[in-house]
Amino acid sequence: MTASIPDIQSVQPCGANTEALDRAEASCRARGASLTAIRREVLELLYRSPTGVKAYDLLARIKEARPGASPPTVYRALDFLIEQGLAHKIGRMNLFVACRHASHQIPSLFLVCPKCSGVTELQEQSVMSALSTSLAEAGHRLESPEVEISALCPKCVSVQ
Amino acid sequence: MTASIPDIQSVQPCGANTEALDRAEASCRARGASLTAIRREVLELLYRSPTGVKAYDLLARIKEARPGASPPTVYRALDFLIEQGLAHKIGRMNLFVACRHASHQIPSLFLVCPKCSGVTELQEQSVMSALSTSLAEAGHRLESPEVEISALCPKCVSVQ
DNA sequence: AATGCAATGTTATAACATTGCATTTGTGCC
DNA sequence: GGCACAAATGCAATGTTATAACATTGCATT
Repeated sequence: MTASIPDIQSVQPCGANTEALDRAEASCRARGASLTAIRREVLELLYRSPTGVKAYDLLARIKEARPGASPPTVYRALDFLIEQGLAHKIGRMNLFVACRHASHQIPSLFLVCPKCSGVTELQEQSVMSALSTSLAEAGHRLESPEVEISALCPKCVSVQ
Repeated sequence: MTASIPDIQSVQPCGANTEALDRAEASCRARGASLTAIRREVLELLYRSPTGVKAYDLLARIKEARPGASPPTVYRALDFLIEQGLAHKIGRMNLFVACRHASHQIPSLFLVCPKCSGVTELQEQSVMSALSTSLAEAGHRLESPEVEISALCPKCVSVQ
């Protein structure tokens, strides 16, 4: 079988993400939560996957270091990271992405490319505030800080 | 285990949806596609499910009339309906809903309530133009004039 | 009849996610 | 240190959602 695991970039020359990881750890601690080893490893994998990762691909990676890892291992870590605002789930693709923006109080737009399934996080104050205002006026409310929108990515736009 | 099948209302006094189904059939025909019996039955079930349906609940219903039905039976019908713009999948919920609006030339927002799955159309020039501008600047492009957003509806906001 | 083609039937399996319970680990307290 | 408690993890099984792969049917055309 030897299915290759797609999409996650190989190990960096060195801890390119260490800073971000350390920040994440600090922000967890500040909230009384702890970024344990497993969670940190999952977050690191997310950081290396700019376009999102599937849970079972994460699992395969995690298993390299922890042969005993099972689906709950990964899903629990993901749940934690999402709770902490450090990651997002892209519903329609069952894809997980790290949040690229510091404190995640502001909702972000996620552009999901219907062609290549790549995910781009776009933080646009103007759009989001216009959106929030309109929703509020209509009596609606965003349910999650992740607003997914289907939009062709630059690559797929140009290929077309 | 006799799981009860939730959510789909019982047969109407009479063909309350016949009109809509006939319109759907006509619009398929106009595009050279055909709304076959199975597809029509699935669409009818969707029409009766204002809050959206899960694929396997649909399957259970379809099986009442067609004992041989299997997952592909339903998924193929759903794929077809989505292709034809007659239905949508709500990503995060794995829920399918009938499309309640005619086809649109002007982009508009569709608010899908994650609680009750109700769909509201919101036409907000300002939001849409802000969105289009931001996307264009980032090199992306909307793939369809219907932009679906997950947001709690007024009812569910107040119940919470 | 032979062919072509779209739809459907049939079986199996892939892909995604959760439950339940046992065990270990971390932390505050004596 | 040793204890109690909560949090986190290990692990097996299962549940849920979706597709692959291939066979068959039915109908229109030649």
